[in-house]
Amino acid sequence: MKLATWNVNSLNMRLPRVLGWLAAMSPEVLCLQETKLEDAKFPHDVLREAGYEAHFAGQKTYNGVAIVVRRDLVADDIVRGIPGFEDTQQRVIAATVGGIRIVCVYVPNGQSVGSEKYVYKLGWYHAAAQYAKSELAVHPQLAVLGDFNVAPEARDVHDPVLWEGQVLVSEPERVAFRELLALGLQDSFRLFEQPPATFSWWDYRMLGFPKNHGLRIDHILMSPPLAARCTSCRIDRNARKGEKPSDHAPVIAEVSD
DNA sequence: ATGGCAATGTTTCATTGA
Repeated sequence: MKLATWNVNSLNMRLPRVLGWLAAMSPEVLCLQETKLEDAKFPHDVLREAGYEAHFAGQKTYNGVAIVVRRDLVADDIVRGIPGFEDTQQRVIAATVGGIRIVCVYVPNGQSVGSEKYVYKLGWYHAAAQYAKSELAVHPQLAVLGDFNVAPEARDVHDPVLWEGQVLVSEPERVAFRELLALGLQDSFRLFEQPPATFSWWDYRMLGFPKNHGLRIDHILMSPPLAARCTSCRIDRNARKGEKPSDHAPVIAEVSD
């Protein structure tokens, strides 16, 4: 079973790419972030024709998440947002697919260290950790996929000295991310040997992608029983090439049946 | 090939992202 996550930076702009990628990769589950579409405008018909059923939580202009499920599987227990956590921003959706609890997250960016949005990000992380903990208690087979807006370690940053202390790599953010790992969730990418300087996001500016000036901020976290089934995890940097790319590349993990 | 921001709406600039 292939589980994937992709911050598409506007599903409206990226729909042809997403359809092409689904056709090429045929994942069972694709989690999307930054769909930037209110639910009434979500292109579920087009996806259905492509063989996928979508479940989504969107809003105009910003944020928005979706879980896209291949139609030979069923998605149950759809939950939007973090239960008990008030948030006007659409950043979380969960579903159970093929016996695996899927939680799709778009963690706040944080803008700059110390800003109001940074404080919101840290509080959001804490709520997400509580949620992950309660989900783990009822779903041993759990995957949390999405844009975590944190590069966990120096090796996840193209130039750690340049980025030192900046938003996305600051220590409080990394501590918040490690709260998830402390629950037992594992970074599936690091279960395997990986090429050095592998990233999931590159700035549109200053030739970020051609120079590989990137960060690894998109992750697939797995509970221990699911991680034990994981046979691969990689980042598809090909999807960052060509005309009108998202600034993020998809992450795709495979788990055995 | 992978090329010097992109997407959105409040649109002709401001805001946000990371």
